[in-house]
Amino acid sequence: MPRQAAAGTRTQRQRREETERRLLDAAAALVAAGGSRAVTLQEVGRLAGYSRGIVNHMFGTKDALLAALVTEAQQRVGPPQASSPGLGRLRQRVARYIDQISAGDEHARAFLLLWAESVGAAPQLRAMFAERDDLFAREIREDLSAGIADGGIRPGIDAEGVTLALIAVLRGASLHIIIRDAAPDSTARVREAVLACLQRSLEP
Amino acid sequence: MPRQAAAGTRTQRQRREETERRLLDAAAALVAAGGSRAVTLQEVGRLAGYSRGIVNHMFGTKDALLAALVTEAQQRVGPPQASSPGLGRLRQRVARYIDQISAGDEHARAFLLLWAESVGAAPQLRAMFAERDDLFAREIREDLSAGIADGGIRPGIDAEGVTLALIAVLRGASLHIIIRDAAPDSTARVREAVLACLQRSLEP
DNA sequence: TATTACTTGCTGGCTATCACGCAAGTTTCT
DNA sequence: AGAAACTTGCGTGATAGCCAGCAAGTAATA
Repeated sequence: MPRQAAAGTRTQRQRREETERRLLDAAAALVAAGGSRAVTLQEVGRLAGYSRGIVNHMFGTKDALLAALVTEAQQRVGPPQASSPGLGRLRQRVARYIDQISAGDEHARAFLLLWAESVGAAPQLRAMFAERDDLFAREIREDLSAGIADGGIRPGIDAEGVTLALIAVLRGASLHIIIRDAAPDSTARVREAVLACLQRSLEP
Repeated sequence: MPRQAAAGTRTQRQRREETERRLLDAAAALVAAGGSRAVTLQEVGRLAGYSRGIVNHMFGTKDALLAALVTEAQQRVGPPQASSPGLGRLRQRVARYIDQISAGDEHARAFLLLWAESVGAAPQLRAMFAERDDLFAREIREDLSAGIADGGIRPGIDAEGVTLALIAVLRGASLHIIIRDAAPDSTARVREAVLACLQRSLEP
């Protein structure tokens, strides 16, 4: 058991954790601002308040840093807000997704941008995105199924198709918001349009 | 007026035009396969069947090549299929957009990937994408307006919001198709889901 | 508690790699 | 022959990652 460090100092564990967090934050900010191309060891180190050697020391390689960034962004999503699955929770998901991007969350933006760039990325990263994709789709299908069961959603829908389309619209809208640096009122409009479209598509 | 070249040879104009086309095709293929990061002067030259200096000779800089690629992709979209604006033409647009990506059109894929990467890109490129964006949105709104006028679309919709959402879903779905290398039957399903969603959202 | 041995965090000089683009030279058309 | 298309050699700049060493924290000993 590590002894408590003296006042004004940090334990090795504290140092490491703080460094890791600052590096991930810096990397997220750089990706959000300029894509993965803007992530250089030099810049990450500088923005995090360290030297340019820090990334290699902490993560080994730049790719490992990006992988850690993706992993962290996934875990940040957090538990569902509404307790019970169904149309209500689905609507919450949609609003939350767009609002998070619109609010300027750099980790969420970085995740999305890295996903959009992942065509030429390392297989490891692509696999992580695929996994996240499938999990997201499963969650949405769960809401759809519950909605059909409780009567909030009409039974005739193609759940698989709706799921894919819904994920697509969220990503497309979010990328648009990031790329065009859309104003909050504009993003609110998109959010409402998506919700309205969802409503009419799913209502019995 | 250029004289007819001898058999087996080409006029200078033919040489230049063929070279330009081969370079654009090569660049599109590279972007489609691995994003703009995969586009190096060496690779473009090799894939097009020239030396590594050919891009600088033809376009001056690499950025100019990418700009030309974007310009060309815009012009490739071509005239609308259905003559009269309205819901029918809108549905055609949607189907055509997704089918083009799904069919593996490298220029269309390259355009979309470059758009998705354009966060950190040169202002010139970003402006081109913004312009294309606005034009696309205008075309869709034209269809919506016509549809409302002829009664095919109910008047209560938020045309601006629907337009943005529609563009978003097309881009998100296309990126998904490219990134996950989706099978044709899967893309057909997404296409039908989007069309169905559109139908229910817009029908009177 | 004070000293000493050890571990871990962190730095920055160094090298190898890679890509862009210029400029001079070569081939192909007119 | 002259012009244009195209190639090749070269310089420059950016970046990733290795590694030797310094500094900060931790554990052992007296």
